[in-house]
Amino acid sequence: MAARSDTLFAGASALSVRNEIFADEISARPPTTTPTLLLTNFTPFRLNRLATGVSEHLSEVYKQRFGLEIPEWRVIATVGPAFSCTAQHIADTTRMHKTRVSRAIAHLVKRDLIERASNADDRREMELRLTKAGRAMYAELIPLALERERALLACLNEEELRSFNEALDRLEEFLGLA
Amino acid sequence: MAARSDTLFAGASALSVRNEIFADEISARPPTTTPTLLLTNFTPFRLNRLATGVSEHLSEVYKQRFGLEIPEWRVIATVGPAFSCTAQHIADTTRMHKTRVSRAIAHLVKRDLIERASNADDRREMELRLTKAGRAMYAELIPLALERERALLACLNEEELRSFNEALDRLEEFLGLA
DNA sequence: GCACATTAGTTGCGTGCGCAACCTTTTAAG
DNA sequence: CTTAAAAGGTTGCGCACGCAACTAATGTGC
Repeated sequence: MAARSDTLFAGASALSVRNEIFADEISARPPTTTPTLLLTNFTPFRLNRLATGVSEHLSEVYKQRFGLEIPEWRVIATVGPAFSCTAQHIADTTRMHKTRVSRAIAHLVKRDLIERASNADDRREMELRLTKAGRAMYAELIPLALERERALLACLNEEELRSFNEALDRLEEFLGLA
Repeated sequence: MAARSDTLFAGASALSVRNEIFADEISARPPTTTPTLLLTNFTPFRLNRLATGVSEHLSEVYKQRFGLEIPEWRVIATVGPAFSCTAQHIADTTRMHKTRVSRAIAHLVKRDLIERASNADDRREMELRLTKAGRAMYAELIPLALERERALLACLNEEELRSFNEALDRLEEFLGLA
């Protein structure tokens, strides 16, 4: 693989500039030239890769140590130690599909980490609440998760972090998230 | 759901500050108080949600219009119009599992968008190359994808964009990506 | 030259997920 | 009140994915 792969990388390196530069160049090129996209500089791909990497980094906490999958971790984090809430509310705030939420809840109930009680005011809804074991796990889990976030963001200084959060806000707003 | 949900949101709003502030507060609180995490302010979750949103936004181009799934789109974007490369190279640069790459390639071969030829120098490898139809799709697809990226990033000014890319670089480096 | 480890790529298997369909309860319309 | 529509939640089905095991080819040690 050595020789030819180096050639490939040399080719890629020559293109190692931001994509928006290509966009500028298009109009200056003859229309027969196909514009090129370098995936590793393409924002949607970068965000996906980064999000996956961050999730894997965080999963060392909630998965390796507590045996939770992402949907279960999100449910626990959303229900929280003091609140009672519904599956629908979790689906809304986490943007997970309601079936994914439903199955995560089922797992957590089976492990006796949360409990379900049908709401007397609206018997379609189920009130969700952490059990004692669930609150104990929460109390152990959350500080570790926050510490992971802190460690991750430590590579940005205060001003960079502020600017980064601002950018996330803007992008979320553009996409109609948040 | 109206009344109780409003109560929930009121509770959430009172907690609507960045999580790092909680981290600071912990030491100032009695140790019996459980720190709280608001998922919608938690960076790993925000990144996942943003990446998903951006992908959905982009998929209107490669999925609705060209019938490509994410892995196939990534393979086409990586192979590119001029290069020949291997499945392994695609797996490395996209960080996709090699089986995912293998299946994406199989689909694309079946649709006659890329062609496989075993490398004479190393007969384990398969040289991948876009077919004529593949190059035609590429030429149509890439400008649309770049335009989507441009539209997304238009919500940031030049300085904010520079800072945002810088932050992504740092985070990628911290996680050993890139 | 032969044995063993390593690499490129594919495939069977189990699983998690989204979709659609469904049940139950509540709300809206007439 | 009756009927239809809508909302909360669960489940069957099909599919994509990751893991582990496999084939085939190359590289390494002696």
